[in-house]
Amino acid sequence: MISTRGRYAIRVLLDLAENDNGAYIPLKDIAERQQISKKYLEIIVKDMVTAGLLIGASGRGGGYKLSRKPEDYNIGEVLQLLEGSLSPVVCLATPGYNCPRKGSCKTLPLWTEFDKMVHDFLYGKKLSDLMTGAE
Amino acid sequence: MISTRGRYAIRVLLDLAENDNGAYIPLKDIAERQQISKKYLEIIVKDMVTAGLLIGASGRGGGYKLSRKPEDYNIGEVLQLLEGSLSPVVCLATPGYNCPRKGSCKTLPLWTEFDKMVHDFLYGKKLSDLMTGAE
DNA sequence: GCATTTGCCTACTATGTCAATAGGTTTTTA
DNA sequence: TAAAAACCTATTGACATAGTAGGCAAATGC
Repeated sequence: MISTRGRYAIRVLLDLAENDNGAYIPLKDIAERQQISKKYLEIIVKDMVTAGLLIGASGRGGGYKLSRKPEDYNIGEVLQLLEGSLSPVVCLATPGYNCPRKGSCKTLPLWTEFDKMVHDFLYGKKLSDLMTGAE
Repeated sequence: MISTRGRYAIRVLLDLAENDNGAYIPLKDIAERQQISKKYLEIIVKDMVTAGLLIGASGRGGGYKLSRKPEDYNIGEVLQLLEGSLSPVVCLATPGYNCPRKGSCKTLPLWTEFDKMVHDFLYGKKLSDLMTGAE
């Protein structure tokens, strides 16, 4: 289940993309437009800056802006960053995990196939794909 | 993320399918073979009996058996039962939820498409599909 | 018929994550 | 130099997960 962290992150990107005027956009404005707590968004946006998805600028006139063009963001990387993992089960989500049942597990192929499908779908979706539409 | 409840349920079904000899199989045996706490499995198996996925029999000589043939179980219904929902986001997972953003939400089409893909995949997988293979 | 084996039932608990909230500090520029 | 903004640390309430614990009920083999 995708949590608010990942979903809010996508909405922040969409908001920045749609209100792009070249200048930095204050988080306050985004929070008001999206009806999300600004304090909570700070946590999310911080991770996005660290990962290079956004550029932040402090001080008066500061705010956030996209670091790339909308078509160069894919939804998978955003969710992966905010959610930690996109894998459906622990054994695939935890990198160093060496499951004792690995060799004989009859359900592993199912999860592996499922994982690949989810991964391919989300990494194939671009931010710009969400912008086409009304308004 | 699929929890142990759903994953264990599938392993119980697989175990019953592979050790089927016509008689009821005690949960103790399943727990030992699968290396899962019998007490915890009781909780999971109870829901499966209530839903009609399994038939339980009390007393000496009792245990559990499948209520259908392996090819008549699909993975989606099992996970849906144990996990409560397969939908990736709250607005789709909660039946009566009427999201105030519904009309204007730019991310809803994404989640709807994602939801359908996951649903179709899991409901298309049969228990018997997991049985074909080594051993 | 009675002890044993089995499922069935209720309650409890430790741990962790989610979704925020709270309050302050630093940076920048108008 | 004061206002506006990002940035940082800590805390909290609610809830879900993954079990544990102990006893009750039912059915059968002897």
